[in-house]
Amino acid sequence: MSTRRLDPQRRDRIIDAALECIAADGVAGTSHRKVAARADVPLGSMTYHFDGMDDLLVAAFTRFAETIAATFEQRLADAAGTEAVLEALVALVHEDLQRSSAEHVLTYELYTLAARRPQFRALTQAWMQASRRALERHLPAEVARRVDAYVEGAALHIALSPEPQTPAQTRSALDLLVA
Amino acid sequence: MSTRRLDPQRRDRIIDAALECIAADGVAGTSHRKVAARADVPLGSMTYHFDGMDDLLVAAFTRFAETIAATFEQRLADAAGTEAVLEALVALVHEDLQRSSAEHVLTYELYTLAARRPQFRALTQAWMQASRRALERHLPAEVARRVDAYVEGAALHIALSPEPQTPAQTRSALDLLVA
Amino acid sequence: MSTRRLDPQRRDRIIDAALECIAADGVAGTSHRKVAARADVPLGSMTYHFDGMDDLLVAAFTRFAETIAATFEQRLADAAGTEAVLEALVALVHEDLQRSSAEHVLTYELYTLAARRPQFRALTQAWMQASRRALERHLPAEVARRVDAYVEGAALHIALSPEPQTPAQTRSALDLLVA
Amino acid sequence: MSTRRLDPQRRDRIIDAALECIAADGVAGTSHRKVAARADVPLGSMTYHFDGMDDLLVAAFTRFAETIAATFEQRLADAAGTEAVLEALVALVHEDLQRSSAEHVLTYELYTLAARRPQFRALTQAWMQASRRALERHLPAEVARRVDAYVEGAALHIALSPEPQTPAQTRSALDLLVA
DNA sequence: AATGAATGAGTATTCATTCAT
DNA sequence: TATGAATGAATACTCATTCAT
Repeated sequence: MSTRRLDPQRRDRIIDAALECIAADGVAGTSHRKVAARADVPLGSMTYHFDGMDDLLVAAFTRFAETIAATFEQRLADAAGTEAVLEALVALVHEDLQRSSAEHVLTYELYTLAARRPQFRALTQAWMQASRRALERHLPAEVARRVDAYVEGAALHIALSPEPQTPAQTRSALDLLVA
Repeated sequence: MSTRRLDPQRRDRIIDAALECIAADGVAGTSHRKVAARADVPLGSMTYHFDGMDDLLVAAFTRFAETIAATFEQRLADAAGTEAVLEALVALVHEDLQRSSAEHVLTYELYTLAARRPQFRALTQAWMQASRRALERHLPAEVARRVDAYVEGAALHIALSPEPQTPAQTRSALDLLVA
Repeated sequence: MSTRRLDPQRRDRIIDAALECIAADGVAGTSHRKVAARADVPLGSMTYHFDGMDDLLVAAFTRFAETIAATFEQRLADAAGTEAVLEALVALVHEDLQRSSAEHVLTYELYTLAARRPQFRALTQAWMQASRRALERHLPAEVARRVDAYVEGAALHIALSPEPQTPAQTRSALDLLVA
Repeated sequence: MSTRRLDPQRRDRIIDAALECIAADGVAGTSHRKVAARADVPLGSMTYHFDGMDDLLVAAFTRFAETIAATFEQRLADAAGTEAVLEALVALVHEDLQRSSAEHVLTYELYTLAARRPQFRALTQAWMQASRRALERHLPAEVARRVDAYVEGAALHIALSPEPQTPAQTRSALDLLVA
């Protein structure tokens, strides 16, 4: 009924709704219809604001990657000294995971996309570079690289393992890697 | 009349075709029709041999996980001594990756599925346990756990990074972790 | 409600419905939905029986061309002697036109398609060859060719002209061309 | 502020773009969006300058018909004597055809439209009258009529036939018709 | 035991048109 | 005067699944 003629935040709302939808149903389960319903916009708005599903996915994962990267950098920025950095990393790995499964789901969805399609690989590469750059502000490049890889693998195993490792175990591994 | 009364490998062929299809088009892009066409079986065979798409996916990823786990164990089984184990791990991470992208794609597809659906998480958990058990035959449990996580993360970064790490860098990290 | 499981004439009915639809609304105005409704088949039947819109159009115009060609040949087959042939041609041009506008419409739709798309040009070419072959059974090849062209143009002008030519005028022109 | 207050040729540019679009994609494949993009005008301009798609099509085909009619008349105007007229006609039929397929396509698109919709039939009728009037300036009315029909059919057959007639054959037919 | 015909629900996408600015 | 944001209706097409044979 209401003929909302101007709605400048509409694009943003659609992106947020898309992320919620991907987290809930996966990329495969995400459709224009579902996102439109969640964002409370008419179906026609979807292809007006985005050139197609791919365009929307890129926009959504770009925002997601930026959000995660910002969190990552924020945690590290607050850390002064190697000891603080290591604690920040442990917190990052173990608290991110406990916060919600949405972020893990989104991360794997993105990796899956990136594994097949170069368009999305650019996104993951930017993301990975960002996290390594953040680590390099506190650690030598060589060290940053192996820590980065370990953090990635540890997060994955904690998420999917039936008997996940403890923060102390994570810390021990990090201690060895920064040596 | 009927051209082929018995075709005992049909189920197997369907599973193989499903894996090829998932590698090529993703879980989302895999359909009964495509798999049937690739396996050269009639469409009706699909729902005769499998209760539905999920049933087929479970069968396919089970086979995939078993194949990968076997490779993993085989490589480690041949290794005698820590030195040999470390070399085997480096080879595993860097050679698996260069062999084909199909395996990465399948791996992430499975992780994505597992992240959302418990039915598939059982699969990844069995897989992860298998690889850790294999490592534990050569390394203390604590060490095996952190090495396992690092291997996972390193493999991911090599696959998706624009400037992937070298085997030597992987080896250095492993050296630290087994200390 | 009725779960009609087997309906062997269904494909035929769809083709007929498609021709009716094209005659009524043009190729542009023809959709799976409209044809399905006219043929009284579910929408899903359309893409089950035909690979897509193009496949359906080819099937429909093939039938149309065959029908017209058969009419053409029938009329000429009954004619014995040049006099009878000329009368048959006059009748063909002027009576076809008065019968219904559907055939003209279908003819131009097909020509339009053929002008742009080779797939349909094969159809018009087969059609044109058939009509010339039919003429060549009564007239020398050279004569058949020019008569064929004139018949085509006369039919068009009668259909679209505000002051169409009379059968007598058509006959005069044909008399000159067979000289 | 506004970059371009006055753009008097805009309507013209839209019409030209529409003709290009129809030649490329057909009437069915022509949309406001595509034409606007091709003419480099904003989408809103389309319905501002034209009352709707039909209005635009009429404008476009009117221009097309005028252009063709002008060519037709020009060729004939230059001809002095029956011999010159016949040569002009042969040139018209065979050279127009080889110049570009765009004109054929547009012609059949227009015929198709005219076959169904009176609004466009007025256009083809004006066009046909123009060509007959032009012929009548050199030939008796009766002769002009049959020549006109033959030219139409010959042009069509040359465009669509796999073994089109030669200029000499066209000339022979015309010789007979003007007798 | 095996399958091809069938279908309703769902998909992304295109579009002419409206209208507040 | 001119336009970009917006939208509901329509499009072709894909699909997992059912079931009579």
